Amino acid sequence: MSTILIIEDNIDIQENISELLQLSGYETAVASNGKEGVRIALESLPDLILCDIMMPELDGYGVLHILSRHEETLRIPFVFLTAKADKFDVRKGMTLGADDYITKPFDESDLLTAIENRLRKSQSQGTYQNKKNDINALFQNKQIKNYSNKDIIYRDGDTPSYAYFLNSGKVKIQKMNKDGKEVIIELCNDGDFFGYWSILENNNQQDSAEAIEDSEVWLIPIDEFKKNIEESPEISSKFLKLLSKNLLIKEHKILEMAYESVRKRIANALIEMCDKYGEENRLKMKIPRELIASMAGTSVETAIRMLSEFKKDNLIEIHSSEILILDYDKLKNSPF
Amino acid sequence: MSTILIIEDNIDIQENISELLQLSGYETAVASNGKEGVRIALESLPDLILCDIMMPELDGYGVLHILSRHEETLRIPFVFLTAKADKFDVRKGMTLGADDYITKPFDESDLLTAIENRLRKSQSQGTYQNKKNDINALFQNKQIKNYSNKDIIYRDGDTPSYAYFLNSGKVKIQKMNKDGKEVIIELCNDGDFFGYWSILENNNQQDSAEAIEDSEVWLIPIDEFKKNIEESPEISSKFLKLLSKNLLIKEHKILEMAYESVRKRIANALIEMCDKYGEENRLKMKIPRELIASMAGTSVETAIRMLSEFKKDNLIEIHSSEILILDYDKLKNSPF
DNA sequence: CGGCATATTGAAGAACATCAAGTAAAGTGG
DNA sequence: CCACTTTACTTGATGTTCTTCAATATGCCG
Repeated sequence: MSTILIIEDNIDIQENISELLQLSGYETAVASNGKEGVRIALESLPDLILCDIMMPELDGYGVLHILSRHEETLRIPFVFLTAKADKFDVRKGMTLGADDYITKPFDESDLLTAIENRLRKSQSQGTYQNKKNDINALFQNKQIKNYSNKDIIYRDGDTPSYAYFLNSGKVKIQKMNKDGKEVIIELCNDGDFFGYWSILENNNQQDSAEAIEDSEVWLIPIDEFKKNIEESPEISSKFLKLLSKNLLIKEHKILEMAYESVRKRIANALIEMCDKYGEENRLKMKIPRELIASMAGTSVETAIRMLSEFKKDNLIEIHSSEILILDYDKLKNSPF
Repeated sequence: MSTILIIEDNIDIQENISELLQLSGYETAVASNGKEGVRIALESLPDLILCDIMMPELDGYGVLHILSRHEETLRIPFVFLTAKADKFDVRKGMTLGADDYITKPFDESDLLTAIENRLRKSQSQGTYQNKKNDINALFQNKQIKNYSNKDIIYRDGDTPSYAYFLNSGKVKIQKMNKDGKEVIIELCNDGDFFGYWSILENNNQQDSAEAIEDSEVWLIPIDEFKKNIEESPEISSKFLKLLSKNLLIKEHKILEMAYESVRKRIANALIEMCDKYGEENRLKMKIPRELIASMAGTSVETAIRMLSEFKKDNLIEIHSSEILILDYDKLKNSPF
């Protein structure tokens, strides 16, 4: 019989899940906060852990981080419970080594099948699985650095000394041409790695990174990074995936820049920001016009003109400097 | 004392090198063609092999390929001698596992230091080095396929079944938007891998590949490719490098598309083709105008107009459909 | 040599960038 | 907290760049 540890600060949800699992034939243990969760996990070594992300004292990420540093708990399947359908929390969780996630409110059968799947997987893998360990190994000698809005993390031309992992906040990667015009190459969110490209190519930085809100960045010394890439197939395979994904996105962007109208490019920029930073197709944030302009590769004035057009067409609303997307689908798909 | 095998069909050069090396205290063996070279290499197991690329019967690539399939000769440092300063032959050679190359005519001291370096490296590496084997392992179950101009190798949206290596010829990678306008994402030359991006991302092809002249392509079955990537650090590290290099190029292209004038973009397209396919800053080939246009992300008419401007400015010459670059530097650097 | 693909030139107009000028918002120092 | 400065945003007018449509020219292949 498998034991499942539930770490969740909301007592109602905690009891609800516990009951459900007991009815399904699992043994359960419960903890109401992160610290307690870690303690119980280390004591009782459950077969699977369900853990809320948002908790006082020690949050879900913290729990995962601590447990993945202990040999005994390293291989226990770890499933996040997350209240919002926030893609980015999820991505960060997966990066840190979570095995799955379930969004609340959840369907009972979804929860049960997710748990069964994870348990089955972990049993069939036997002692082989050490993914958590590997990814976390990257962070073993990390330095943590905080940046606020407009702080520059690295510059085009710098000799790279770190690979970067964005633990929280938002960062833009950009590139400037000779006339001083800038284009946003990529927007980073929490859970993203960045600035490692030139390391792998043994080159200077070819772009610069700047925080666009308060951000906590983990700095991985370049030697450490290279060593881990070389020694761990898990890590190198992860970065192969990241790079190729990134490459396909860039290809798409080249096509867009080459032939799409400014109107379309601005629309795409809004959609991209919404996908990255918004919630449920609603982007509700303060966005400098210059950011939008350089995502679309156009001038600030033109960007503003397009925004007014969208406003007139009832696709967006503008409240002082906050932009609210009203019709995500129409904005995304209209052929212009 | 180290023995060096010289494989070179030109007797003058052969004797010249042999003498030089003997004076420097090496023992030498010579072969006047590829087949003889392989035979002698396998018999006498030299400490280093110098090998011409262009030879009758069996060329340098063939020699390298055969020797890297034998356990005994696998780790012998292999240095190419190449007559033309052709970067692409070199790239292909390195991909296949050559350790260095020297262009003829060469400076004596260059040759000697290159040899010394290689010998030193190979001694310090001991039994560890098996790079040649690893890269060649990729090709163990390859299929060879020939394409002629305008043949499509794979299409956007296809489920990938192979990774591709261009052994000879030229291939363009392109992407089309909804209006049917095409942009060239990349030009491939012999020695290039392509079409592996989506494999690593477990995705459908996001671009299409088309031969632009008669080409011999090596097809690596997708499972084979994945297996090799997972199992060989050498290979995965090679592809990490390729991908990140590629990524940086794409970033640059995004910036170019966003802000450079058409004139500049056409100039860059010519420069890129010259770097890839030309010789000594001279591009002398039949180039369809449409290719130039879609490299620069513009219409054929505009591309032609720019070519006429360049002709008027004495930067290029146009002979029927062949384009000859007269002033490489000016074309590359003029700020427009 | 005719027919089809490719290349070239012209003219008109759409799409954008730039310059200029004004308004709103956000810091800043007393 | 208010005047003041600075920064960000917005709109208009103008001109350039590039696309598009159309017509003609050239090369290419059987």
